[in-house]
Amino acid sequence: MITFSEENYLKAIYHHSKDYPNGVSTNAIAKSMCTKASSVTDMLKKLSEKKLVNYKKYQGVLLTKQGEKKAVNLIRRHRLWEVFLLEKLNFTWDEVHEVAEELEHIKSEKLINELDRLLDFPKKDPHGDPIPDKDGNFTKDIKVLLSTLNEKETGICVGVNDTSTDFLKYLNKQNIAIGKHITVVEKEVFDGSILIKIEDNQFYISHQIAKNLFLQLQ
Amino acid sequence: MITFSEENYLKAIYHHSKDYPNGVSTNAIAKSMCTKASSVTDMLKKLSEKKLVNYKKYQGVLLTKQGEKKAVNLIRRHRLWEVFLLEKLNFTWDEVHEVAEELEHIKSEKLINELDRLLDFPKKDPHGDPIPDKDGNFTKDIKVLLSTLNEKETGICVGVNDTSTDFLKYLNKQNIAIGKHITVVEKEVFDGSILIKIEDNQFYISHQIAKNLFLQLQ
DNA sequence: ATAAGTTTTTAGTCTTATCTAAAAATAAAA
DNA sequence: TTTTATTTTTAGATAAGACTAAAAACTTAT
Repeated sequence: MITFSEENYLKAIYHHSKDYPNGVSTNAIAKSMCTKASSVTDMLKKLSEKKLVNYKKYQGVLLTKQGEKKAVNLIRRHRLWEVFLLEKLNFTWDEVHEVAEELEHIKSEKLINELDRLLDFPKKDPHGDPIPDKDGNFTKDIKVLLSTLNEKETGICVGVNDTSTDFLKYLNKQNIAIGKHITVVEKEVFDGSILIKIEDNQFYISHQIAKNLFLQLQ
Repeated sequence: MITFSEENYLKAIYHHSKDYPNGVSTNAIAKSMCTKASSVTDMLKKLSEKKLVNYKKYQGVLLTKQGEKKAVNLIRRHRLWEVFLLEKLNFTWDEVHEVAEELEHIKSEKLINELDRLLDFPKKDPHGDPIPDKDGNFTKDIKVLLSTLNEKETGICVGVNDTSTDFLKYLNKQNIAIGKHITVVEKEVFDGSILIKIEDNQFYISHQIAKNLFLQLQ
């Protein structure tokens, strides 16, 4: 069983390791976590025993495969909760982080995967950071659902989620096709419908449609 | 600042005090929390210092006004999360409790009040237990939103949530008024619209309307 | 009313996660 | 290459929450 505190250390090490790929210093961790170097040393020993980090005295620390997996999953949870708070609970950009910091520690696979579904499998959090999927993969080719785009964003249509003939017929009729540039002009909060622009035509599509169109972000 | 553990004790005492209004015994608490009597004694001293319980050695314990307020709020959080897990995240009846047990400790007023709104201010949790409102009142007179009724249920219109003139005008036009009996004939899953019956007239109203009409259940 | 049984509390220990202060190791400067 | 400065680790302490074992207080039964 992993504790809240251990999870927080893993997350901090993960973030620092981008800048210090040869080993994250004790002080760097202490500073970012508002704690003392001696506390960090204690925790590194514990995490090392649990095989979540590779740690040699005075040499800095890096995550093991196992540790990284846990860190990435934690980031997934954090970012999904942020999207949830913003989109479903009317939180503002600056309010999300603090609460997500608590929610991310709730331990339930199902909880987080269902949350992912509820939010239409978002690929980015409110700050534009990518959200890893359940296997820990960050989709670098940013194929996202049209429904997850914000106002003013544009993407190229690259695929559909629903492949029923009814849906494809509808797309034909509306002149929506692979390769077309689609811009989100306005999102209707009331029913989730979206005003989109394709080649100088503007029209509304329902949330249902937007949930089934994949775009590649520009 | 109140800890997870303290909150759990408050909850346990609250539940026991229904059966033992003159004082809850140390052993009863220990048993229901799967802990030892000595641990309970320790905690009762701490809670007593914080003025959350009235505790005299060997005499049993009861919540103070302040302690009860916290306990009721905790129950509110627990039950709202249960509704959320069941209705929005496809959890089953038996899965909700364990995860709600963790979620209930997340500290954010806004989080829980927005969750309440997202769920249309439910008055009962999945087990039929009442959900206290944000002021700690269990509505014994079950004033519920029309949107929360199930098919075949009937209620008397007792109020509105939205008081805009546009909304009230609409109600007039549709012959919806305080005192009228309203029966839910059918609920449309697709868009949340509801087929209702008032004095032999049947017609559809949108989810938006149903979310703003209070009924007293029959 | 006193002995036996039960419940509750105290006293002392353990673990987790912190901290301070001092010692050891590494890095930088003269 | 020494000396100085910085970083990191150790040693020892503290607080929260839990435990065991023993003492103290209440309850029952004789």
